[in-house]
Amino acid sequence: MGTIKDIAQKAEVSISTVSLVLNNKGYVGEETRKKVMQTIQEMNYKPSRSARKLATGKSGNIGFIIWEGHFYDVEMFYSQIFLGMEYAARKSDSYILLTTVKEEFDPKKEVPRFLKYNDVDGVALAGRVPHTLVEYLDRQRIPFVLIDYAIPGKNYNCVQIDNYHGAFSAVEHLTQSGKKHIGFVGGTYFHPSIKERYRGYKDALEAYNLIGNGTLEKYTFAENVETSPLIGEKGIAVLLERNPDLDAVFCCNDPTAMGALKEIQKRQIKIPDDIAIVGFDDIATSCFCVPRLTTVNVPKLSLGKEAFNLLNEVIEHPSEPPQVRTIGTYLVKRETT
Amino acid sequence: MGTIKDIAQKAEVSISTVSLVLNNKGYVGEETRKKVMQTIQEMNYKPSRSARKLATGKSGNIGFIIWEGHFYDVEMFYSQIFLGMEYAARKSDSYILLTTVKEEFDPKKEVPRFLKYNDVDGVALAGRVPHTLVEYLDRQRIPFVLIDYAIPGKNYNCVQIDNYHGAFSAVEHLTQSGKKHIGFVGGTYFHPSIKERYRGYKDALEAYNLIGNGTLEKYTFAENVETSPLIGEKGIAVLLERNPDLDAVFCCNDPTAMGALKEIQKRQIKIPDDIAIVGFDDIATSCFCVPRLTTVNVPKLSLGKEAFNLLNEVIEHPSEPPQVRTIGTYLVKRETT
DNA sequence: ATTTTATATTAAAACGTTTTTAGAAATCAT
DNA sequence: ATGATTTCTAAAAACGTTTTAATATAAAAT
Repeated sequence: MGTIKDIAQKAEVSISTVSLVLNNKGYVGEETRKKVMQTIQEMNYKPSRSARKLATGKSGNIGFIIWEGHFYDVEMFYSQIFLGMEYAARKSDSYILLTTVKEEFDPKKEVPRFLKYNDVDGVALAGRVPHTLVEYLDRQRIPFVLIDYAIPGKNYNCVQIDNYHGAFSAVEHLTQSGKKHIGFVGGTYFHPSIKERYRGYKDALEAYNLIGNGTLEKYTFAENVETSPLIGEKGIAVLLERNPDLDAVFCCNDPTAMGALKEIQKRQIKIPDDIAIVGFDDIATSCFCVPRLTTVNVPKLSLGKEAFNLLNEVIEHPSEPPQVRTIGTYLVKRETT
Repeated sequence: MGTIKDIAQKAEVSISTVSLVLNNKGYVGEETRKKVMQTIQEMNYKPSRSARKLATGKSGNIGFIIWEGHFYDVEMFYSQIFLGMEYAARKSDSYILLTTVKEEFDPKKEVPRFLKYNDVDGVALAGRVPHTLVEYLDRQRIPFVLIDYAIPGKNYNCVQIDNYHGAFSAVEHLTQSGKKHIGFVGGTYFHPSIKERYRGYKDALEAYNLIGNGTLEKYTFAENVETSPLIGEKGIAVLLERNPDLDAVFCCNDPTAMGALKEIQKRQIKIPDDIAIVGFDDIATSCFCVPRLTTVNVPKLSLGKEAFNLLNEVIEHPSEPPQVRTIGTYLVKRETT
């Protein structure tokens, strides 16, 4: 492969000059620069990462952490976000180290090894993630960004989905197909994203005059556990019990919607004529189920890309005030509405 | 954090001694070793990865490559294999760099950056992967292992699933519930794993005397495209057309089985009474569909773990003859049989 | 008692960069 | 012409390890 020394010799300049060319720094004569560049090309020289990292003190890696459960889920959601980051990283010279943490994260017991050994310059956290982990990062002054999550009362760098407008447009769409009794099925109700989706749901109902007094509660089902098809099944069952006139349901995400779909089918209720369903996330499975799910698309790749950009800014300027960036969503109409 | 120098000073030994203790090499007196260890503990010292890598010449990273399509699929299959590797890697000091390649891989155009910059000691390739990529790795003498894939006529290090026995037991199970006319739906028929599954299917039919002359072809459907729910839908349609007496179908993997399931449901045919279905892989979705899919479980985490171990052996001893390791499978009986 | 071998420790070289410092040459202002 | 900048290049220090070679002591073998 050759080292920087070989290049310097062949191009008849000093090592320093080659380094300057390599990094676009300092003053280098146009002619010298060209000669060096050409030599680099010719000898197919690639600077050694380890050497470079040793000299600069940066690791050149960034960590990507998700809750372990999300890896076992039906959801490709977080994998897609990761992929978005990976795409962005390809243009830079950093690598992304993916790992998982358990729900009950305890920094005294076990921390991801790239944190322990200081092998990342920053970390992206996707989705619901242990607060103890976030606090740990904060305490250790390790730059980080949250993706599709926020911690109530805290002001951290994060990339958000436009949950509110997504939910609003979903419910709006239901009203426009004539639905009047629209339920909401949620989970983990302390999750900020779900809260926002609920707010969008509520405001849409209000905007279309579908709220009497006290009816909102009757049409809402939420349990404080991780969202899953099971919650969807249970939710729709409860809502149907409470409201025989239910004619549509907005589920807080696709797995929940899948569960609802299953339960509704089991009861031989017609979709979407008797009950329409709309989900949120647009995960891959949602267009393979029968009937195909109407849902709010979340541009997962963009989410990852934006997170990568933000994280790099945070790494560069650690003392800037926290930023919140919001990624838009759009409704994908399929067969359940 | 402190460097090896600080440790040496505090422990009143030389840098070399600390290094020897760190790596369990050479001769170090018991007492000295203890003192050094204790100092390391006290100062919470972690050796710098970059420095270490620079000195040893190894990157300490291993690459994990899958075809891009597998990332967009419904399948969590390859993510799980990755996770298995990541778990294994946690016990060592290496990181796993995950990336994707396009189907038409051309080393002259674009190679994964960790290959280009020599940042990995070896590579794991999961699933169907461009042959041009494998040849590239072979040519560049980069240690690699294939996971759940093989290239016909070539003898590479790989970790395989026991496709044959998995398929055999699946079909055996169908016969045991009284099925006599068992179809096969496949895809990408040059894929070695699917070939093996087909062989298991065929041998099981033979073992249970379900093959007349020429009937095997009638009960087989395969198209040379990536397996997907669509293939399943199409396959079952064709098989039903050809064989009105069809009473069971073995699909070459779960996504295919999902498609078949959908199509069968659409035609109002009773599952499993009229037609039973069994898939292969046991991906997460297969126990969330309605009815829940009977399938052959593939221990994906073990697959990843074994690949990690094998790859490390290959990295250590690059000139050993290629090994094939096989991971067992087992049938998971659910509601489609 | 002497040589050999095993054990224990260290100084110094090597790994391949970046960065700092210094000095020379060219350009500019006076 | 002189001094002050600006532009260009290089030598050398630094980054934090591993590894090699050298030295010293203790134990074993002759």
